[in-house]
Amino acid sequence: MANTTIYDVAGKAGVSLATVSRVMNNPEKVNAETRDRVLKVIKELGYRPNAIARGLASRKTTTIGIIMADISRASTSQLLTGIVDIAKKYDYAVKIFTIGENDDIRESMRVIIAEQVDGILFLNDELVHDDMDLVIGQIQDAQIPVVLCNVFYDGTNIPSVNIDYEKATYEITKEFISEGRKNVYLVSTVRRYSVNNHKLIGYTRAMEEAGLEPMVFRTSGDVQINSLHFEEFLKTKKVDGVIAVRDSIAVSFINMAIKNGLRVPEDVAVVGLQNTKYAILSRPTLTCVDTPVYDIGAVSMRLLTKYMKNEEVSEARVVLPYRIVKRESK
Amino acid sequence: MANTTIYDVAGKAGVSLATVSRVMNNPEKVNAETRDRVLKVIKELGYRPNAIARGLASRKTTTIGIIMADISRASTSQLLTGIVDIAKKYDYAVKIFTIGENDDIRESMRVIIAEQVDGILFLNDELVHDDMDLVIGQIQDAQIPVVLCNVFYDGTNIPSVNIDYEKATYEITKEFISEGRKNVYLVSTVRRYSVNNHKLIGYTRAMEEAGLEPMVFRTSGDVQINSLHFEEFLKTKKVDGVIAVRDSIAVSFINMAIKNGLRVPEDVAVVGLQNTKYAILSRPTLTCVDTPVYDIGAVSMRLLTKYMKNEEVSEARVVLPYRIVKRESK
DNA sequence: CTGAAAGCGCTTACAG
DNA sequence: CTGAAAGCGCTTACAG
Repeated sequence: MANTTIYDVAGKAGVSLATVSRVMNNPEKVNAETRDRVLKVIKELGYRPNAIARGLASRKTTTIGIIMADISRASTSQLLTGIVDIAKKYDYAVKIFTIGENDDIRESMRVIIAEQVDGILFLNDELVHDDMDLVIGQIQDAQIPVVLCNVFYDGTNIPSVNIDYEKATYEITKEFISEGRKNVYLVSTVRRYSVNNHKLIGYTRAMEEAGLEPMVFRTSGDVQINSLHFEEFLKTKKVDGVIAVRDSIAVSFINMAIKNGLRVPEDVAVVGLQNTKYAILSRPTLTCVDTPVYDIGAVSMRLLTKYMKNEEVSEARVVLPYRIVKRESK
Repeated sequence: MANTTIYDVAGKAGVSLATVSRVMNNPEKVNAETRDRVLKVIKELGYRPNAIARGLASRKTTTIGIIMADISRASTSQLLTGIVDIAKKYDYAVKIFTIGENDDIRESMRVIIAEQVDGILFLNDELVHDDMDLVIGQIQDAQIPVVLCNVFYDGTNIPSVNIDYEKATYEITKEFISEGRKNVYLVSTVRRYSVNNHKLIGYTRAMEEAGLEPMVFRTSGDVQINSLHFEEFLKTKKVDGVIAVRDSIAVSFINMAIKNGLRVPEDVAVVGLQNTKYAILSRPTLTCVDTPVYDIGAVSMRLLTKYMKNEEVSEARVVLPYRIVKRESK
């Protein structure tokens, strides 16, 4: 069965293809009687306009592009879920693109721009500042609306949706300190992410305000690797508090601490900065700063629709609230 | 900066647009000298053909569509990663679509087909048989190549990539039995997935062959909910073995068993049927049947490229090997 | 309110 | 080997 085209509908309804097009795009411009007739044929034939042809003719593809580094991370898939839910609600199709470590950024962006998406959600949190400049520059040259989604970039005033990770980490660090804990570590990743950098800043500020030395331990996101790091770490360092940038890192630390005879939270209290499913599957369960990643995705997508439709935007840089979820590990 | 078009390149290189097009699509058909001149201009201008226009003219969008139920599940994001990695290698763009519980299937499929993808990877494992018939029927009517990816469907001979979950579960169940365990439960989900159904069949066969009564406990995928179920379960049932269709369910069970004073694996041995990151973050670590979901995604995508390019396919239904990963929980 | 026509940016037979 | 022209399936001023 060949796909039915606008010509088939026009023929069967006894009108021109222009009228069929109007029925779909500007129904108020066509006589009610004609409209109903056309609508009936559309239904009968199960007609849906070819999205590619429509995209070429109208210069609107009703498709957005998502640019990310790695799909498999838990936070990314949460972001994705939020984005796709809202995209669907607004009838946008979603194309996904990855920019990996070894990719040529300029070329990758050219590929993406050639895809003619109406807007871009940028989720890649692993680029250095110069690369971000390049990316944003190319997107702006192509005049494509863009929203940064859980990514910090202090260049020009690019729309973004984030959480105040700095404040969140500052606050939770102060909690540790007020409990009298003296050796509170921030456990972060070896790879530098803009988001984790903000966590570092908040942590450092709280420690310094309390006259304590900030102590950062960087490890791998890979559990096999970081558990070995932690084993070594526990042998050599005094620690009574850990704030981990990722929940999986926190859980890995808890497991190793307990294997080494420490009690959690009595000897060492642990907090994760995400609140993913890992937190509930930990034993003891993991106290978290809940950073609502699904919401970041959903709000980003909603914000992007406004830019794509040239609607008024009251706030280009959205900061979503977080909350602390008390469980057993602190 | 307006996007540069094929006309810009043609003008600057002093050739017709047809020649530019040939340089990109059939370079062997153009004189080496001309070709180099055009290539140089393309590079200078950073030209990339408009994917939409190309899609309309050639009837090939070099885009595939992924249809799934829910992005956020760990197995789905692994599948996605495998797919996207290979799609990128073969220069295919990727569009993602979800079909949720409340969506009209026929209409959802029409939307997807209207997007003019060159091929479809079908990941939605939650449809009943009649709905699958509908979906497959529409895809075939539209003559779009499709590969089922971690989904079982026993209709016509649709290409698919799977694991022999039935055999894997059969085998692991026999292991429990040979250890002398008498009360081995299969813990599955309340929602019916084709994949989990195969696990059920394998489990049941092994139990029956050993003259044991198959015992299935169905619970929620939500950890908050299933931990309560497990608490109740442990009060009322005798159990010395658990095979869980998902790792997170296995871990949740382990936690509850230990809280109830049971030793794992001495009193109750536990196995997960995925081998995700949860398995390593569990304490004790979780023994698993490793079902290589990333590979399913990658192989599916590779297979789909063959269909899209009309290449010879030796095996339409691929079954990938699994292996058992021994850890502490059994 | 409706239709004829141009055009979106490409690809691809068809001539030469 | 190269160019002129038709066409992919739509949208959208422009007339009427």
